[in-house]
Amino acid sequence: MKPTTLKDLSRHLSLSTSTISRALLNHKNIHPETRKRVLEAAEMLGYQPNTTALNLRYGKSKSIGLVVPEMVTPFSANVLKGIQAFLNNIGYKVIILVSDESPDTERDNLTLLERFNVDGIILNLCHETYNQALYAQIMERGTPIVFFDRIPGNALDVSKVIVNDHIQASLMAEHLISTGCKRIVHLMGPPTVRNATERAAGYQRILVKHGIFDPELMVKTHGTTFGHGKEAVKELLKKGIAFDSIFAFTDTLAIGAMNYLLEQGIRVPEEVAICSFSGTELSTSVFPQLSSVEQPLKEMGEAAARLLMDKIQDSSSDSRTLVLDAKLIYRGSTARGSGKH
Amino acid sequence: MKPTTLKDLSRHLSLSTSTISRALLNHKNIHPETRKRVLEAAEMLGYQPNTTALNLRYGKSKSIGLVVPEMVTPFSANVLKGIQAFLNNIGYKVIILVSDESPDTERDNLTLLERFNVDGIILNLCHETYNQALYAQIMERGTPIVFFDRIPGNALDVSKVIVNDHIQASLMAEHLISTGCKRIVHLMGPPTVRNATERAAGYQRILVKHGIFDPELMVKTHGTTFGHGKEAVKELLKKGIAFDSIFAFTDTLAIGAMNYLLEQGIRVPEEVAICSFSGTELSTSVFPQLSSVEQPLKEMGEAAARLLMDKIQDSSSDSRTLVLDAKLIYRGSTARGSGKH
DNA sequence: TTGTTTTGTGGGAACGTTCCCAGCTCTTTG
DNA sequence: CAAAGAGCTGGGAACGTTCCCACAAAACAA
Repeated sequence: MKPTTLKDLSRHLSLSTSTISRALLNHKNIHPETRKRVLEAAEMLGYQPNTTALNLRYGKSKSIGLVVPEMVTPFSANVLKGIQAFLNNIGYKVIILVSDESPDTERDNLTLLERFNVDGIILNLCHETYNQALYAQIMERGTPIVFFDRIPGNALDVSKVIVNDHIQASLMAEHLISTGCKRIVHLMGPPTVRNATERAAGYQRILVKHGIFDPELMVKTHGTTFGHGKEAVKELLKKGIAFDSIFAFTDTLAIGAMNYLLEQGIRVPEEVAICSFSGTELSTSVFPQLSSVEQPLKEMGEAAARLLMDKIQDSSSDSRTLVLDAKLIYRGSTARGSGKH
Repeated sequence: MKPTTLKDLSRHLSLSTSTISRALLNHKNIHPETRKRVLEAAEMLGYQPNTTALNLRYGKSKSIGLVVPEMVTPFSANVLKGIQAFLNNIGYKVIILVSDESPDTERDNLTLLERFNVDGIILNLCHETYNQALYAQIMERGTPIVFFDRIPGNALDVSKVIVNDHIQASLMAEHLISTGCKRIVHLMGPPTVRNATERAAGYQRILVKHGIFDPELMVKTHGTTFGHGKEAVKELLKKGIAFDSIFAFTDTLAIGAMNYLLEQGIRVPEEVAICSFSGTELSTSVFPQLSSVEQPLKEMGEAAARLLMDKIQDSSSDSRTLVLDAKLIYRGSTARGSGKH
C-alpha cells in the first residue's frame, strides 16, 4: 500500500540509490543495460517520485497562489484556465483564494499563501492602495507577485498584464453615440481601482469631444455587484435625471441596472441601451444579451503565469507590463435603429 | 533573504535543534527560561517552519484536490468556499480543477491530482459511470475520494453529500401546479447524472398524482449549458407542443430556455412560468428572477471537506452519506395570480 | 608496458523538520 | 546515603530525493 521509493528499487535491484536516480533521470554515465533494468523495475513496482521530497530538495513548493476579488462571475474562472494551461504542464499547482472585494480578506489570503510557502502569487486586487505596503513586504521576503486586471499604483515595480482600458472604453462610447445615444450614463465603479478611472477617462474624452458630456451622468458606485448597479439606476430615476443609455464598468453593474429598468417596465434597448466592459459568459446569459468589451481572459491568465515564472526562475529579472487587446462585441442590448440617417 | 531555519536558531542560541524544536512545539521537558529565549529569538529572526519539510516528515502533502464539472456558474465557487472555510484553518491547501463536463478531462484532472500527491479528492462528477473504474483505482492506491452533488452509482462504497433531490423536485412541481400550471415541461438534463433522474422522478410522481403527466413534456438534454436550454425549448416550439411552464434541472438550462422565450416575444411568467434547481446567484441575475430550489452550497462543501478529513485521518473509517436540506425560493419567474380561488 | 582518460558504480551529505534515545544533573525517597 | 526518579539537553536517524565526490574497471594513448 505504501508507495514505492527509490530505496525499494535499490533493494530490489541491488543497486545504489545514486545509480537508480541516474537511470531514472537519464543522466550520463549509466550503463544502457542497467538503465533498462531500472526502468523496467520502476514500471513494474509502479514507482512515482515523491514530489514532497523533490520540493524539499530543490527548495520550492511547486505551487502558486491566485487571489481574486470575486467568483460570482466566471471572470476569474476563465483567467484560472489560462494560468493552469501554462502551469499544470510544468508541475505547478495553483491555489485560488477569493477576497470578496474586501481588502482585509485579501490581506488574510496573502498571508495564508505565504504560510503555504507558495513560490509566487498572481493577484487581481480589491483596492489600489490599501494593501500596497503588504505587497512590498511579501516581495521583499522573496515571493514574487504578478498583477492582472486591477493593478497597483506605479510606485510598485512589478510585472503586470492589463488591457487597454482607455481605448476600449472610448470605442464603446463611440458605438453608443453612433446608435443615436446622447445622454450616456457611465456606471464607473469604485475609484479605488485603477481600471475604473481609466475607463471613465476614455468615456469622458469621447463625450467631451462630441460636446455631450454631463458630470451628472458619471456615477460612482461603491462596489460592482448586481445590487450596486440597481441602486445607482434607482437613484438616477429618483432624481429625475434623463438618460438614454448606460455604459457600465462591469457585467454585474450593467445587469443589475438592466434588470431594474426592466422591472420598472422600461424597455432595453429601445428606451435605454446598455453595454459593459468584461468578457464573461454572463453577458450572454441575460436578455437582451449585453454588448460588451470582451477581454481575452484566458490569454491574460497565461501571460500572468508566464511573467510569474520569469520572476520565480530569476528574481532579479526585469518587471514587464503586458497590454492585451480586447475587442468590442455588439449584441442586443445596444441594437436599435441607428440614430443617424 | 533565505528564510530562517531551525539550524539558524540553533547556531544563534547555541542550543541543539532538538531543544529548539521542543520549545517551539511546547513539548514537556523544556526549561521555561529556555523556551522563552527560543520564542524570542524565533520572533526576532522571523522564523517560519518550512512546510515542505514537515510534509516530508509526516508523509502528507497537506493539499487536496477539488474537481468540478464547470465554473461558468458560481455553483462550484460557493462549494469551494465551504471547503476552504474548513480546510484552510487546518493548514490544507485546495487545488481546483475544472472538467468542462467532459469525462476525459475529468480523467486527466484526477491523474494530475494523483501526480500532485494530494492527500484526498473531492469530486463532483460529469458522468455517472464512465470513470468509475478509475475512482476505484485511485482509492485503491490510497487517495480517498468524497463525492458531492453528482455522485456515482451504489457499487462504489464512498462518502458523499447530496440534497434530497426527489422531495425538493416534488415540492417545486406542486408549487407550479398551485399557481395554475397544467402543462409543465421538465428539462431533465443528461440521464448520465444521477440527480437528473432523481429530480425527474420527483417531478413525474407529482404530475402523475395530479393526472397531468405527459411524457412529451419530459425532455432530456445532452448537457446543461444555456445553449442546451435554448435548443430544447426551440424544439418544443417547433414541434408545436403546448406548455405553460418549465421546471429545469439547473439554472443554466432554465435561463437558456427563458431567454429564448423572451426573444420570441413570449412573456414570462404570464405565458410560461419557469423555475429551476440550483442555489446560485445566477438565478437572481436575470429578469424576471428565477424561482428555484436553493441548495446549501457552502454547507455542502464544508460537509464534504469534513468527510474527506475523516478518511484521510483514518482510511478504514466507515463511508457516510449526508443528505442536506435544500429550500424552495419563489421569485418573479413563477409569480402569476394563483390559478385557484 | 605505463600512464591517462572514459565509463560506470557506490557512499554519503544535504534539504528542514520531528522524535527516539542516551546521558547529565538535581531532587526525592526509603 | 545510596538508589531511584524527575527535569532538561544533545546526538542523530528518519522522511525521499539529488548530486558531488571517490573509486574501480575498462578503454585508449604513447
